[in-house]
Amino acid sequence: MTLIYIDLKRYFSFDLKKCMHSGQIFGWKNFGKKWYGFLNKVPVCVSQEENKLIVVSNKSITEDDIIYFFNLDEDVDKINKKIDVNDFMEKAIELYCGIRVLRQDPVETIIEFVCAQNKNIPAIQKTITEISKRYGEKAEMNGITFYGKPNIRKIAKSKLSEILETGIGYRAKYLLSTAEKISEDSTYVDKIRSMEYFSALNAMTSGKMKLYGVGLKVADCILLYGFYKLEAFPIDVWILRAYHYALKGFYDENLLSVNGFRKTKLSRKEYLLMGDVARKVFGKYAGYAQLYIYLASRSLFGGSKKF
DNA sequence: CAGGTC
DNA sequence: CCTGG
Repeated sequence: MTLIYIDLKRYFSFDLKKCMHSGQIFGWKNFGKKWYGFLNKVPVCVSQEENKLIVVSNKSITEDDIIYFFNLDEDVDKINKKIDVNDFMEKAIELYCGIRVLRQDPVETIIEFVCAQNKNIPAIQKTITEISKRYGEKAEMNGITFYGKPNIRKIAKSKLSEILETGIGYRAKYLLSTAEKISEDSTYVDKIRSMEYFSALNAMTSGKMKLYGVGLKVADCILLYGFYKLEAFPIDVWILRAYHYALKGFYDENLLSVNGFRKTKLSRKEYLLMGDVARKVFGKYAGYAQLYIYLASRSLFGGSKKF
């Protein structure tokens, strides 16, 4: 049994709950103040007390693993200053300070976000749990059972009808195809990792390395949360709703409206253009800006769904 | 109708 | 389009 206390006073403001509710991670189970999930392939229980991060595990895990996963040593102060470009961003940073872009496993992130498209968060969590239950590993701590580490090869060898039992719906064929493709090419992940952001985005969404079911938005999520490519700026419906606040004055607002109404869908060209605007304004930390905007948008437009 | 994609 | 909150 491993018990690790991390003194958070050594790092810039960190908030576990905000990280776990930031829409970048779906496989973890929350009970009270404790979070159960797999960190670097090891089942752990994580909780936060003011200035302490507490990690418990039955298996071997190091302090460095935890610092790396939660990106505790990231210079967020510098990032916040860079992306604080107007009142909206200032407020969002103030409200959601403590967030980090986590370093999740690339393959697990691919599975997560292929499943996540066009679903609400409770449904995503349910599907991810079912996938891990069937294709991953079971763990138990404090009497809590949880699942993680979905195995891509197991999924690739599975039948479509079996995948459908997870409640994944029409995304089943995407997941199967993507699982097959990544399983066939053992260098796929390393290739994406070694590419710069824009090449990686193009590779995943077009040409020989394209993953079926992975469009621009899902690819951006994978690159940001699974590969830590911070230039990625995933534009989902929440970002779209808040974009004209967060980036007011930095782009031609006519691009985002039709007959006076704001667009709710973007063409490939528009998506790339809006991402480029964000990258121009927020620099290489566009991904961090996206997290703040996402959280602010949900609290502004999400009604009771905010936390 | 939901954090899209074919 | 599947499926479920």
